[in-house]
Amino acid sequence: MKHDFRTIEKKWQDRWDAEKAFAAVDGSDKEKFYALVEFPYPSGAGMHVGHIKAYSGLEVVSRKRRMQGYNVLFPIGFDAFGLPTENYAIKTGMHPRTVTDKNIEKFSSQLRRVGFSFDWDRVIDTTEEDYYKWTQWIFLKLFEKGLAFRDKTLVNYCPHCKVVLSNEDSQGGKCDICHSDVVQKSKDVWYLRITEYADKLLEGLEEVDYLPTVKQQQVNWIGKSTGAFVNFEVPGTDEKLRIYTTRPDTLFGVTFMVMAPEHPMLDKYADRIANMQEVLDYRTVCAKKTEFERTQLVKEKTGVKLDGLTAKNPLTGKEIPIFISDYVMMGYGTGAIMAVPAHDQRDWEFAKKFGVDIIEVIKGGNIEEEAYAGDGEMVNSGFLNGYTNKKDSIARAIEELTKLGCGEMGVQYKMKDWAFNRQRYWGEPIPIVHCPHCGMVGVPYEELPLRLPKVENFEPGSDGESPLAKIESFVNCKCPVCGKDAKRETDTMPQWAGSSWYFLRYIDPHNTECLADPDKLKYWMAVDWYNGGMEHVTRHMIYSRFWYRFLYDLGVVPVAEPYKKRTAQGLILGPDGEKMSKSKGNVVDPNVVVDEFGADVLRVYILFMGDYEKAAPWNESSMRGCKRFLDRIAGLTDMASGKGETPAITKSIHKTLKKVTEDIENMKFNTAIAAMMTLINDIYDCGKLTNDELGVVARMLCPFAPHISEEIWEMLGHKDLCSLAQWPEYDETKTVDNTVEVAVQINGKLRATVELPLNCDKDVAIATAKADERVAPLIEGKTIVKEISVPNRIVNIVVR
RNA sequence: GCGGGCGUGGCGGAAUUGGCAGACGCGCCAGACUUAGGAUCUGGUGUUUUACACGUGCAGGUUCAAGUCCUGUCGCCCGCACCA
Repeated sequence: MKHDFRTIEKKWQDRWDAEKAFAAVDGSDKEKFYALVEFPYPSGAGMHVGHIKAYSGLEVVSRKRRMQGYNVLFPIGFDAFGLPTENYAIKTGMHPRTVTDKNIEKFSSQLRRVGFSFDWDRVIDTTEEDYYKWTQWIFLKLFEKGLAFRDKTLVNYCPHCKVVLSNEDSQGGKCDICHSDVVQKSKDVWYLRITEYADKLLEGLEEVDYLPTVKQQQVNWIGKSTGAFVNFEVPGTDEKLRIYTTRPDTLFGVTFMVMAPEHPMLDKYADRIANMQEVLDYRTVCAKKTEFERTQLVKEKTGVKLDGLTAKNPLTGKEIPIFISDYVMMGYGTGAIMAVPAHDQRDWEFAKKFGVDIIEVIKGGNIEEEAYAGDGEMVNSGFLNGYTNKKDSIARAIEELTKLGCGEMGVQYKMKDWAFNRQRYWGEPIPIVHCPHCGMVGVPYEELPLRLPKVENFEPGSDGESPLAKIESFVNCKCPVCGKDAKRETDTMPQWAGSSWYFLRYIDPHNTECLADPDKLKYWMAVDWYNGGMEHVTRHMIYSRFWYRFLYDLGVVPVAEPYKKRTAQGLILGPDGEKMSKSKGNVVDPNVVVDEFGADVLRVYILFMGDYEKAAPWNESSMRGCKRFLDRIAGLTDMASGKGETPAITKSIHKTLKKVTEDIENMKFNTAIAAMMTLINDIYDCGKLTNDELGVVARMLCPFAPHISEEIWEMLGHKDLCSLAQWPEYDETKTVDNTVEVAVQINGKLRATVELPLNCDKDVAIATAKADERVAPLIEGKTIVKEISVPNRIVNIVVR
């Protein structure tokens, strides 16, 4: 048969659709397998091959598991709220709803053309009312529990997009959406108290099977550190200067204090600070610096010494100066530090520049040259003198501070609370009413969804106000508690809201009573295997684990962690080896590939091009090799006949089957395909195979290239779908050879190979090796020092 | 600076975890069939001085045996970054 992909791919896609071949079954007593891929953001550009790679991995695993008898849930949906759509809508004058619908249609048709085995009855769209009703429901629950709150603080603000950004969305001081510089702005914003869950998120990592680097990134992001809070008296005031330190045992080495330029104590005691103008000037300079400038490592320490405020070391009673400097951040710890210049490089540099004393309290370094951060014996430290173990000295210091009432043990996290509102139109409205009498009141549950009003103009206001603020019919409402006039919250939720729980909705996508039926949740959760990009490891994954854990604490979901296993695919690079991007013009459109080579070739090539978890450049001529491979598979149909097994082929099939079965589970798709290529080469060399053997080939190929497999399966006379046929089992005994080729080394150098029976006796192996015509002359007349035999592998004879 | 990963032919990449380096594919060379080939088929293809040779970034070490383990070093990629 000819590999006529243009005809057969459409034919089988239609049949899968018509038979709902890949529908997950509720209430089944089969073992379940929930495979999750990150749902796409449906942009106007359509999909690119990177999307296809991201889904192909679990597509293969899902198809195989289905054939192995699992009840598989492999869903897809669209994460469709967000700025790119809104910006596109503003530019073109189309409504975001229309844009979104168009894009989803485009994405869906592309996905179908590739032949993915998604359950199309469970597709979700985060912008649909039935969906975001439950996003709002979860928000209200968070609000009820005090985990959603408003606060006026310094926030990351993107002047270009006119939105407040979370820390996660402004990494490196650049807006994640438009890449312009983010500025710090004081604003009244919504927060989700994710820090309350920091420990649970950290502990949860112990029970899950994530890639080590994924875990590591999450641990770093949460950034837990333990240490102590210490309160320094500020003579002449009632207030204490509170600092956080991980090394309270170095307190005897403190020679000055540093506050962040924005520290509130400065304003409070402005009248006591003689050089307040200098302080204010410095603050202005710092505020103007971009994040980039502030993080330049090489730059010199700057700062201002406060004239009029000092601090008193609680252990020594010594009075020490207070400085302000921008190397101390308001956003971490208490916004102030105790400086130990002998043992902290930043403090050391600062002390050198401003001429402050440097007192050694840990022996072992040369503090004239640089700060010493290593371990050593404590000196100049009163009751801590003589300690050599860091852990002990820290514990003792905390004990002493606690006794004196001027400090206590403390924990800090790098992770900040999640800034949760956006002043934009295309997002979930935050279901809160501001009542002049009752304060902030949640919209009653029975009124959900709080619908996004249809508007003509969804451009944000120049003052950074949400477009919704201009719609009086939306803003003005009655307070649900007292019934008097009130105003609605007009901000919307960030892009990350809808994706924080989508995997739960797949389980019961049409439920109108709750976000998903508890029995169904109990059956399907947790997600068995989640695959996606490395870029979502610290944002989406942490947010969604937080929401999920919150729902668990509410009793809504059955297990504590949502994802049992997490893997990540590597990027597909452009043919030039660079990251694919529109500006470089090296983006490959999957539609073009499907048109020219077919979906099966695209799928096989993407999985064959390299290690699934690593980046690999696109190479079209390499793809031709995959086309050749599938063409040759199609050609097998002309070779197959009713009977006449060849032992060598039988063995080759079982070996390949074993390899493919195992490799799929380990995401070693490239070697699985390589093994099948070898098998096909073997069959071509042999020139024949039986129909049954061809059936096995079709089934093991099916997860990778399902269309051609179905076609072959049908040609063999099967009425059922190959995609749902039984996965062929390999027979271990048929995968091993009776004889093996064993390498013979002399002094570690390969000199010959000998054919030996499998698991043959060590002595026989060595004897056979020595008798070999190429080996014998080389050991003749030499002293044999040692003989090593590794069964079925190697014989090494050491001679002198 | 800290954390993680990587370095193997002309290219993408394999290597049962210490046991025949280079599977599989691309490319290339030669041949066959062809009016033709960006089609198909067959054979070859790590390097070189063709042999007791050399070869997994480089230099050492451990071992009968090292791409794999250890020490040092160079280079690349990714993440975090004045986190107290």
